[in-house]
Amino acid sequence: MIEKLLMKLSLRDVISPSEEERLRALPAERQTIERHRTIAFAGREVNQSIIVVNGLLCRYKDLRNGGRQISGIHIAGDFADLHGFTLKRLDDSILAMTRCEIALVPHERLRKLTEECPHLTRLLWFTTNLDAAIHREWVLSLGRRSALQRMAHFFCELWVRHDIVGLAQPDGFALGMTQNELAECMGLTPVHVNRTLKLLREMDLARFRNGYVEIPGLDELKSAAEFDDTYLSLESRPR
Amino acid sequence: MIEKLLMKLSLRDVISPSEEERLRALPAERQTIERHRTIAFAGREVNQSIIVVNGLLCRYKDLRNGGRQISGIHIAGDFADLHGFTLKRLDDSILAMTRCEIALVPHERLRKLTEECPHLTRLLWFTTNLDAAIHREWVLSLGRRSALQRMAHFFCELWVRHDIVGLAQPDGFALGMTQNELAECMGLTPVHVNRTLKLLREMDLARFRNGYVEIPGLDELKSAAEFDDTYLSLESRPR
DNA sequence: CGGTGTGTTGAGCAAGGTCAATCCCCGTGG
DNA sequence: CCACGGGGATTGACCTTGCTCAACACACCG
Repeated sequence: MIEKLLMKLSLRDVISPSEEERLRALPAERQTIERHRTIAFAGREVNQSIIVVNGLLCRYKDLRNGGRQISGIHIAGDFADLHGFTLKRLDDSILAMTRCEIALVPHERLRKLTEECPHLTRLLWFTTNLDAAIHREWVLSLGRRSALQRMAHFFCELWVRHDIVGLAQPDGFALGMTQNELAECMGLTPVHVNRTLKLLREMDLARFRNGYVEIPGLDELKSAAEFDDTYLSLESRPR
Repeated sequence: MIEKLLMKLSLRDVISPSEEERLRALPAERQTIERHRTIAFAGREVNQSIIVVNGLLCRYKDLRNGGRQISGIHIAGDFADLHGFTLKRLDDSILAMTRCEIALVPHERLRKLTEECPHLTRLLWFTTNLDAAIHREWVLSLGRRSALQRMAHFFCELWVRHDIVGLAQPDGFALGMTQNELAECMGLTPVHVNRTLKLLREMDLARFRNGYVEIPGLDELKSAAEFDDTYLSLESRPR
């Protein structure tokens, strides 16, 4: 059930068999969520966190004028709202962008884990810090990159993240979101996203259709995006 | 030395005297940093983290074309690069925006703390999640708010954060940064920052000069910014 | 007294936004 | 089999926010 989470963690540090057991014992419940359902609401108190088993989730915030900004994407193997464990109250909402399977982890179990397994605690802490590193890269994208670079960078990031959990193909990956949702990620309008995708297509850098990102040449895309994967902490280190 | 960090934590949870002792014992060294010195470089491995004793730090990332984006501001009481403890390698650089006093905490001590003090571990974990919550609010600002709202929101956030550590006055707070640095925070050009500040001044919402943000009416500013402090987790809860 | 860093302002420009029409795919019901 | 409807994608025409370039003001400091 949490295979992909284990893949994600194992890439970053060694996990012992007993630790693996411990992690496998975290989920209390498994659920299937329909597309476009919000499963956690900003401002609400939480007492469990969500591991994505498969499907695509996002976190978002709404503005009073109707604007919405997606602040992060979660794919299989991600602990989508682990930050809720220490924050106690979410500042963002969690939405299923596709039909999803999720595993629910009661905070009580996480708390117990922090009492008994310092190493796993540090690893879970690490994953929230990784999320924050991704936020920082998005801040950079939104603040300083052009629409084209921003989109190219986004595709690079998600390719790598899918690759980590075995969900990337050499020529692309499945990304079940609409252009409108893409716009909500990139701080653009849907119209401009459409034009930017057209540009990427014409430049033969990437092709987004039917929920699939096709990447003719990953190196070309990375170089167009000035993509540097350091922020994704891909090295294995004792943590 | 870490008084303001204690203030910041005590607002969010109860800290026992023995825990306080434990926290006070974290710093190994104290340093004074001159304005405009970068004290930690993106991509570099780190084995210590920085507590701001006083002064103003920021984290930033550079783009190849010369663009720079500041991804966060740190004031007295902040653990500026605690994320480095689990990430091992920084994805952003840390710069002193004013002359700063900092305390250095070796990661070895943090590691020991995670082995022995689960509650303090959760609290420190909380602070990195709080940083991430701030990142998310910045993502929202950069993606969806106008220059005016963005700036107003930024001033509100920093007023509250200064207030928490006793550094806010009812009518404003000291913020020793230049308009250029402000631009690097807000994803704007210095010229546009200047015009936006002029607007804020004319609307009698805020006045930024000589490193001081003067706020005639905090409520007016908050309402112009649509500022909601939920994301700053101001409640005291067992964590 | 000149240099450097910072702030201010104007004029013109461009990236991206807005509005609105059209298209395309696909599922549904007659 | 075909008409219909709805969600999403695409495109054109025009507009606005914020950017670029450049000049100038001002303070502080060696």
